[in-house]
Amino acid sequence: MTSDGGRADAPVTEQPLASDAAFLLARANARSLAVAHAALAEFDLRVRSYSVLALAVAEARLSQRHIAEYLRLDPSQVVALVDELQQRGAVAREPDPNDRRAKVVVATAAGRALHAKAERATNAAEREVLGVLDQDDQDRLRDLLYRLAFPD
Amino acid sequence: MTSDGGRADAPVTEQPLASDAAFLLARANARSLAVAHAALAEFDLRVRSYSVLALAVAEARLSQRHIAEYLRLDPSQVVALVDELQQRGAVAREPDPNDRRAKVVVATAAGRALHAKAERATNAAEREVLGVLDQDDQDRLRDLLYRLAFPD
DNA sequence: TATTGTTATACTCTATAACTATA
DNA sequence: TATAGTTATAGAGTATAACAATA
Repeated sequence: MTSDGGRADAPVTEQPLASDAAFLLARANARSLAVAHAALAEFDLRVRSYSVLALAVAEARLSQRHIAEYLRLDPSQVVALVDELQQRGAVAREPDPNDRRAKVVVATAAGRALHAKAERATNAAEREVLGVLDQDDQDRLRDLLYRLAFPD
Repeated sequence: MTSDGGRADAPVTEQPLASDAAFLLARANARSLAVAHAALAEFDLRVRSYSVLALAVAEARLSQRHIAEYLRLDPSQVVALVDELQQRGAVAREPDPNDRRAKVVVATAAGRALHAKAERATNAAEREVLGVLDQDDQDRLRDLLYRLAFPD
């Protein structure tokens, strides 16, 4: 590090931005994303495509519109992500009998197998990132983040 | 969509991905980023340029390299951000007397004034996002995020 | 008239490689 | 030989508008 100078009239400078929750959130997220991407690379998945696959594997039978809302993506982005997963044979678009405009995204057997492997990798990645916290703090963090992520 | 409406006593694991800290981190960060960008728009600042400005305003006298490490950006991205702030007269590049390769980024008087206004806006934005948590939980969250963001 | 999926477009962000000047 | 700043470029992510089919 370069010159500190040791100013007498300035209080010991705290780390700049360190009290800014938005900055800390962004920096922690950047770390989490980098580790997750590294873990998913061997499955040719990105965090976004893995997330769509995870929703398709769940029993919720979400439409693309609902997937977009849940992942905070634009509906037009979901089109491309579902296209890619469908071309790989991991998901399929099924018509929604209640609304012929909507398409429900469901996982194929191959998609479920891919997800199971990828999930193990992301879980390992998460343990690596959260490893600096003990179990209680990890649970506390998840609870706090959930309330920020789903404020309604 | 079949949802239980988020009952307080319902296990969050009923929602897909909700036990995935990386997903919650990403979703909370997306919300935080959107609110911060809206707050900074009137100053023609983005979150990234505001962050660089905040470091320039601090007394740390960081080089571009150190700014890049601190913000988890590539050094080449910092060049463009400093260029933009310098053209606006908000920061200046000063030579580091200890290393003639390095350039220290410092704020001008105009930059400090801009930062003061922008900081008030981002603080208000942060209060809006963190408002769903009481003060103790906000402090707890900041502590947990700090340990994730700076694991060393 | 409003909504779902889709296409298209533009802009921002991210990642990488190479070059220069200094160390 | 390695590092700080810079330039260039390509790919990923984000935001917006428009359109056809359907509600």
